Amino acid sequence: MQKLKSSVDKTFALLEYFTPQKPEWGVTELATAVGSNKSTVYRFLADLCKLDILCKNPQSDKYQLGLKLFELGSRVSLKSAFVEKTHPELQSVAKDITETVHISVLKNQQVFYVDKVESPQGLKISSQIGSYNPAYATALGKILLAYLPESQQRITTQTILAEGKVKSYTKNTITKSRKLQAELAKIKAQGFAIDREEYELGLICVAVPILNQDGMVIASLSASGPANRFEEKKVTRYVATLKKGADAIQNKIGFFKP
Amino acid sequence: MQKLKSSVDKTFALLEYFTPQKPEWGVTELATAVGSNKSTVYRFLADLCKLDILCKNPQSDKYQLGLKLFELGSRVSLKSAFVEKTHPELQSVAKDITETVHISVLKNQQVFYVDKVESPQGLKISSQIGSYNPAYATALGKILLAYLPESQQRITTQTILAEGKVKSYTKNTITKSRKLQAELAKIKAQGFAIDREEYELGLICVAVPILNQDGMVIASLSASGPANRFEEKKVTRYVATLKKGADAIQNKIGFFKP
DNA sequence: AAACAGCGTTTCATTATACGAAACACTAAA
DNA sequence: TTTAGTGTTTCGTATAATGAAACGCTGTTT
Repeated sequence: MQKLKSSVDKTFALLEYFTPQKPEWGVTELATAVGSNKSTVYRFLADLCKLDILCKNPQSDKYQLGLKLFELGSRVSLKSAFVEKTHPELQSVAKDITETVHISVLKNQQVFYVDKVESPQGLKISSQIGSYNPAYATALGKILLAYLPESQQRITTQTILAEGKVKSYTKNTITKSRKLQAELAKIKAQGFAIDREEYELGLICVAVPILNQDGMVIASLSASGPANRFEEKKVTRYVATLKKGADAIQNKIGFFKP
Repeated sequence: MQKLKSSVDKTFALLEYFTPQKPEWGVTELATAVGSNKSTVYRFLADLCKLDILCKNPQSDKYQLGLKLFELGSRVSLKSAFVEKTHPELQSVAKDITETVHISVLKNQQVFYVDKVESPQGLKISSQIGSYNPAYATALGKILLAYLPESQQRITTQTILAEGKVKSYTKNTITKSRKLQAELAKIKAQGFAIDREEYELGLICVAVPILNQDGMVIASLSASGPANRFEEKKVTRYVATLKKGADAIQNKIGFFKP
C-alpha cells in the first residue's frame, strides 16, 4: 500500500484483499497484511462501510464486502447485456451434457470467467465467476487465442509466454511457444479445443468459440468435468452440443463489443 | 461532489453516475453533472480505468463500468453464498408459474432485488438486480415488513411512512399508516402478500416469505406479471408453488445472516 | 485554409486532506 | 489487577488532491 499513490488505487487495493478464500478482515490484521498504518486502514474501512461497499458481519465483528458492490457488479454492461441473455443457453447445454458449463472472454491475456452453470452431478469442478485463469493452460483460453486475428495472436502469445510468466500446472501444460502455436493451429482447424489435464490433474475441458457477426471471437463456451467421465466418444457429442449452444448465443447477442 | 470529504466518498459518488439508464460518460459531461472540475474528474476516471473498475468503450470513446466491478460483485457473500444456492429453485418456480420470479431482501428499509428468473413469455416486467424499490408498495416488500418482529416493524414502518417520504405510485398505493398496518396483519395471517397495481399500473405481484430456522424473515420470493394474466384462481396456485419454492430454499440455505 | 469549438489530457502552484504515532476505550484472558 | 489484544479518536505534519490554464487533438464552420 506504500507505493500506490492515489486514493483510488489504495481503496481498491484494500478491496482486493476480500477474496472468497478470506472474505472477512479485522482492522489490525488487514493493516499488517497491506503493510500500512492501523488508523489509515480503519478510516478506509469505516468510509467504505458508510457506503455499503463493505459491511460488518455482526457475528464476527469483522468487515466483509457489502451489497453496494453487488449492485455495481450487476450494473456492468457485460452482466446486463451479456450474461442475462446467454445464461438460458448455458443451462440447456449443461442439462444436455450434464457437466459444468462455462462462458469466458479474454481479458488481460487471461481467461475471464463470465458465467457458469454447474453440473448436477456431485463431483464437479469449482470455479469462481469473475476470476481469471491462464489462457495457455485451459481449453477456454486456447480457443480464445486460436481464433484471434493473426497479428494479435502473435503479440498475445509472445506476451503470455514471456520468460518467467509461464507456469507448468501439470505435466501436460503447454509451455513452449512452438508447441502452443501448433496447438492453436490445430484447434482452429478442428473448430474446438480440448484441455486434457493441462491445468489441473483429473480435469478435462472441451471448448468451442463464440463469434460475432464479423467472425471475431468474443467468448468461448466449455464443458468440463473429471477425466474419467470424458471418454473419447463423448467428446464428439459434447462438441456438437456446445457448437449448437454457441450458435444459439451468437444469434441472441448479434454483435457485441467487449 | 463538493461537500464530500474523503476520496473514497468521491470515488463511489462518481461510480453512482454510471446507471443502466446512462451507462456511459465523457469526462466533461460527468464533470458538469457532479459539479466538479474537469481535471479532477479526469484523474479519477483515468485511475479507475487503470484498475479495470471502469473501461473505455472503443466505439463511443466514453467511460463505462468495467470488469473489475463485475468480479468484486461476484465475490460478495450474498452472491456466492445465497444466489448460487437459490437460483435453481427460482428457476423451477418460474418454469412452473411461467411468470417472472424475484427474490429480495430488506435493505435500508427498501426492497433489494437479489436475483430473478424471467418469464419465458414475451410480455414481462423489467427489473434490475441490485436495485431498490419501496417496501410499502410491493408484494415483496410488504411480506418483508409483515414478518418483521413487532418492535422492529413499528420502527421501520414509522420511518418509511415519515412525512414526505411516501409516494403514491398508483391510485392503489398504500400511503396511510393505518391501512398499511392492517394490510401487514392480513398478510401475516394469510401467509402471502399481493400487490394489485400498487406500484405500477397493470402489474400484479404475489409474494411469500423465506424464513430462517429461527423463524426470522430473511428474504421474500415473488411471481409477477401483467394484471390480465393474474386471475383469482391462478393466484392460489401461484402461492402454493411459491411456498413450495420458499420451503426448498429454506432447506438449502439453512441459517443465513444478511 | 484558416479560424473555431469541442473534446480529452497535462501542467503546476496552492491548499485541503490523508497520514501515522500515540493516546484512548473496550474486552477478554492471565 | 495486570496484560494484551482489539477498534477507535486525536492532532501536528507531510503529501496528494485540486482547479485554472494551457496543450494537442478532432471535426466543423467560415
